[in-house]
Amino acid sequence: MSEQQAPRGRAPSIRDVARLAGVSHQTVSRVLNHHPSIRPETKQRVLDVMAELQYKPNRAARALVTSRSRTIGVLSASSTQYGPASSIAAIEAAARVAGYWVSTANIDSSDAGSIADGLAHLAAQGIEGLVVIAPQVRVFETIAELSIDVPYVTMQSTGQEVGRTLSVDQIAGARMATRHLIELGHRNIYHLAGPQDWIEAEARMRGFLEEMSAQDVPTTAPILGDWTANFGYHAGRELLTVRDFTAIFASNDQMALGLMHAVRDAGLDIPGDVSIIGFDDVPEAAHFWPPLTTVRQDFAELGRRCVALLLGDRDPSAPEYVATIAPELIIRGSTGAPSF
Amino acid sequence: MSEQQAPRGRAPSIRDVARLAGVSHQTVSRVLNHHPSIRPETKQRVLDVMAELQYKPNRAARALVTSRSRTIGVLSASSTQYGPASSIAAIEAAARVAGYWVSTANIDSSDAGSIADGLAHLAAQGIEGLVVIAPQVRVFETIAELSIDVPYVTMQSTGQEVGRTLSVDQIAGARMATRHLIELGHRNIYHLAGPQDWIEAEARMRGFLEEMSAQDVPTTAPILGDWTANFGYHAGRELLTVRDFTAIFASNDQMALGLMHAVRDAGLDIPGDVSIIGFDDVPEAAHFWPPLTTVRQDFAELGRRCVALLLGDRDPSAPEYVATIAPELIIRGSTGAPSF
DNA sequence: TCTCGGCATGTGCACGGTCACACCCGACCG
DNA sequence: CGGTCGGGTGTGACCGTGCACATGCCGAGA
Repeated sequence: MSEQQAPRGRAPSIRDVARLAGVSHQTVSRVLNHHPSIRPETKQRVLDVMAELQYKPNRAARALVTSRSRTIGVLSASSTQYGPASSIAAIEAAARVAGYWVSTANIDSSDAGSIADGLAHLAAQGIEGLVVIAPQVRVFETIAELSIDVPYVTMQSTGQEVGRTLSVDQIAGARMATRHLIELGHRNIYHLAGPQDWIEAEARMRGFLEEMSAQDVPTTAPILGDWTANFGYHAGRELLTVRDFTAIFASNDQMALGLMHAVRDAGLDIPGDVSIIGFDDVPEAAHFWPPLTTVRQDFAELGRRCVALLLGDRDPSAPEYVATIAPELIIRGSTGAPSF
Repeated sequence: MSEQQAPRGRAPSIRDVARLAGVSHQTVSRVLNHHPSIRPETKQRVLDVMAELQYKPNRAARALVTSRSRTIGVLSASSTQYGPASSIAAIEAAARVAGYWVSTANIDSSDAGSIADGLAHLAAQGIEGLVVIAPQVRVFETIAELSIDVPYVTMQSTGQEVGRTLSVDQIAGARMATRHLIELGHRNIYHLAGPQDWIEAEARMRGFLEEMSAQDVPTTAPILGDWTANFGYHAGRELLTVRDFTAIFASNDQMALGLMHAVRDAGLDIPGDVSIIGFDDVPEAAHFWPPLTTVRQDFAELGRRCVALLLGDRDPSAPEYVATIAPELIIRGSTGAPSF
């Protein structure tokens, strides 16, 4: 009907809607919030006017008065990697369904200042929950320092339980991988671990060591890597100068890929001369040469559960929560019995 | 000094700061906004009180009154892939430096409803700019339909220039890849393209066809894939039943990986029997077997430039803008002269 | 000496929602 | 038949910030 409603150029507000629908602004607000006590025809009239004006609620105004931002923060290191990226995507999807927004801050995990920057950036936004996919010890210290008073979930097992943890059971996964190698008959097994300050790297290393000692297999000290294929390659070249092993358990698929590259460069056969097992099961792992035996983590499920945990209860006094998702051993062509 | 300031439980506001500093709230606001006309000692007094109270500006209130959200939206398909993920990370970093927040919506590119959902989600937030990393034609139609009136940038070349485009020059990259194969002596070259509705897939296909005809090499119809290594693998098996080619140009590295898997499964040598070239240069490509010849795109630079473009000028009437970043041919071991 | 302009600061309102409360009215109950 | 209850609706304040405007002061120029 009427064409000139709100002051030219400004988006329509609930008061504009109210005026055209012949009700008070409060009634419009009630329609917006699905208040039960509204006569159906009143509600319909308001909805019609909203559609006519293309009314859209103003998020800032709502956030201001309710002091709720409906935003979840994600602090992530290495968000370009398959695992974190999958989890972030799942978090975003789950949050959106619940009517929440997601704001991400990518940090350089090696830089302490970057952690603080990222957290401050998220905090400035008034996030209602925080997912940490950069499970380094320093992050939790920084959260405390900045007195960020928001429920948070950390993705990946910590060992030292800070806050709530939701994770694939890294230790169990690492033990599965290690046991697989031992059961194939390997006795000289190396472990190429992730960066020392990554909690999940440490958990995998722990799983490796636990299983080795449980099976009474002598252990050599793990090598600390940086998750990249490049590192795997160079570490592989280094190791092959000695060649006192028949299998390597890499802490992720990328490093496993680099290792395989180095092994083949040396003219050795996989798995004939060296068995290699990875961790994560990135989509490409099935097409590596040979196809990589690895431990699958359901990153998307992890992301979904994070959101559920964060939004499910907002009681800050709730007991600490730790949940794990079972990993799965995926046996492909890169592992086999050792040849003697 | 004083310990009881704001009503218990509420975060301190500029008025709380003002009261303790003995100034008006407006003066505090001026300090916040770096207004020039403030006496240094007044400013310092205000800053001291802010620090004392741990005052943090309320984003919602500011957004409400300025009607500026300082948020950039990113609409992304396949954000779990290396390229998009790298760009998103770079966008976030650049935006943060500029004092902006980034909100991401991941869409399922095959689902039309999902595009609208994602866009609506971003729009509901009052984004000030939009980066589209899901360069499908439908996205732009949907932007128009929802009458989202926000400057946007598209990442990847479109051919039909909608909005502003910032991209690696896909056509040039595809021509480089194709020329490389032709120069090696290949005459029977297949192209494994990306999904038909992906603008960048189409650009690469176009580059392939252009170069082939420019060099007078007869062309076979490209195969339309879905970017995944799995598809590459199955397409490769299919192609090998005929085997009337000596080289394949895959539209991304994942499909190239799948192809190599299939070729090796058939007992053929790379590049002896078949040369394979990819596109993107994911970090793992150097460690594929053989290391993959491919075309490098600087995804991070792309992300940074997107933000610069979006924030640099906010004049909606500015002329259309198209910029390209030169791709780079990375020659590794997966391509060589054909054997006859 | 008066006016004018610019600096430094204060006053009050607006932004677009939600919340607490008031109000009206009809139904039900003792 | 009066009082209570609850559904449906309206009124006004308030959230924390920025903006327009007003004010007081001081120095320069007429």
